[in-house]
Amino acid sequence: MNTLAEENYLKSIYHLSLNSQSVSTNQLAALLNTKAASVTDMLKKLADKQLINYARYQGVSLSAAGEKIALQIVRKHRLWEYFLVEKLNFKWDEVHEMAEEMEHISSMELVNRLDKFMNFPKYDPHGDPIPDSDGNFKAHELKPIGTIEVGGSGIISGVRDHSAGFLQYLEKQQLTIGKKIKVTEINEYDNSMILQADDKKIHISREVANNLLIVI
Amino acid sequence: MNTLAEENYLKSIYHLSLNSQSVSTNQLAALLNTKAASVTDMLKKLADKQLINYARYQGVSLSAAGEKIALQIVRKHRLWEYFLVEKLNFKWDEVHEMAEEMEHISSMELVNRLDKFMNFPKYDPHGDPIPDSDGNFKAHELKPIGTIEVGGSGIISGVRDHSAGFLQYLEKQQLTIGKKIKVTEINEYDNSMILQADDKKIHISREVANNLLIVI
DNA sequence: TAATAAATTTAGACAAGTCTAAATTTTTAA
DNA sequence: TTAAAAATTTAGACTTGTCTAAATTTATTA
Repeated sequence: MNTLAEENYLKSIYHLSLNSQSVSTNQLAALLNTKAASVTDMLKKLADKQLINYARYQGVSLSAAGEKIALQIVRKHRLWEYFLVEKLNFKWDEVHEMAEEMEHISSMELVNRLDKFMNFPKYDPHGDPIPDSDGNFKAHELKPIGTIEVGGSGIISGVRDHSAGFLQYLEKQQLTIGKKIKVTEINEYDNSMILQADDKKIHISREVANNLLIVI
Repeated sequence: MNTLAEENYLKSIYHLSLNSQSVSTNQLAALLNTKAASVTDMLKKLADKQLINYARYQGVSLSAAGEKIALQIVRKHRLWEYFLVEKLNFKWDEVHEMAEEMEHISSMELVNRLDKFMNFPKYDPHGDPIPDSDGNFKAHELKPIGTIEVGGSGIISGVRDHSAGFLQYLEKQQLTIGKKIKVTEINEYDNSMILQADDKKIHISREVANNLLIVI
């Protein structure tokens, strides 16, 4: 088995790999809130274990074995988040830290039974896809609302920023997963947008528009 | 907050304190599967933190602060065991190791909501009492079946040995929590006992009788 | 109650994971 | 295309929790 630290590194490499081919030491240091030197040390260890592809100064990517482990951790994280929201009635901005601990509970049998208990959910409370026990999942075809033109519409299906602050803001504006919205106006000056949702008009900044994802 | 190792020491001291006033270094080393020297090191650390009462060579006991923490860990362990058995359909002999990990999830709010979700259970799947959020609990008045005389009866309400092997044996004999039994015969030679349970006669050894607890 | 045994602690070492400071490599840009 | 900047790695140190071996204290018993 792998240590807590190793699991967190694999997970972080996985997340960063979604945006770029190869992940840098500094990117990892920033995400893991540690120093580049510490990252280098751990990368050597993970390379020895053949969980990553790593060459000095050249960045890092997950090996097949490493990705498999990372996907299991992501699966556990998202299933526990779903549990916390759907069964224990936490809000979507409250569950990340707890799931961060729970994702390291090792039993596969436990996570599979949890999955079944909740009827095999496909997406977590933030709209992120939940890998199945083989690590497979289907992501939504997501676009930031900011890329939509006036008249375009879609269903809110994910967020790019997972911070509690952003999630609380969305909740307050009633911009939550599943809501149908339509872009009715774009302000030329600051690129802010006005959305139609149910019978309300909601004004959002460009920054919010870039971090709120919809399926068309 | 306390480290994983510290939590495990506090929990172990708590469990050993139930049988004896003061806990010895060797007892802890045996229970924690470590060496006496390691235990001494940790006891110094816990004493510095005022979580235990410790004087060299004199054994150790929990301080009020230490007991409070230990009870929270026990609470979490037992609530998660209950969850695993009642919600995820694990057997009572399968849940200990998982709960051993889950008991370290830190959020109090989480454990309190879990408690509510399951309707505030008072006993875990092995009959052990679950402390409430203040650390209070009421234990059953338990007696080993081995202390009962012929003609005596009671309800199976706990076990002294929590090992999977013992639990599996009991399951097979249908000697599970809640079952009403009566002692119908005691064999003079080996002190084994014959119990009446439902319409069956069940023959158990003295060893089993000493580890199976009933409420009269 | 003295000497032997058992229990416990101390001393010194080690692995994991982290850090700072210095050295090296890569990238950027003049 | 080379000098400066940025990124990364190495070297050496520190903390936590553990270990073995030796020393010390307590308990046992002859």
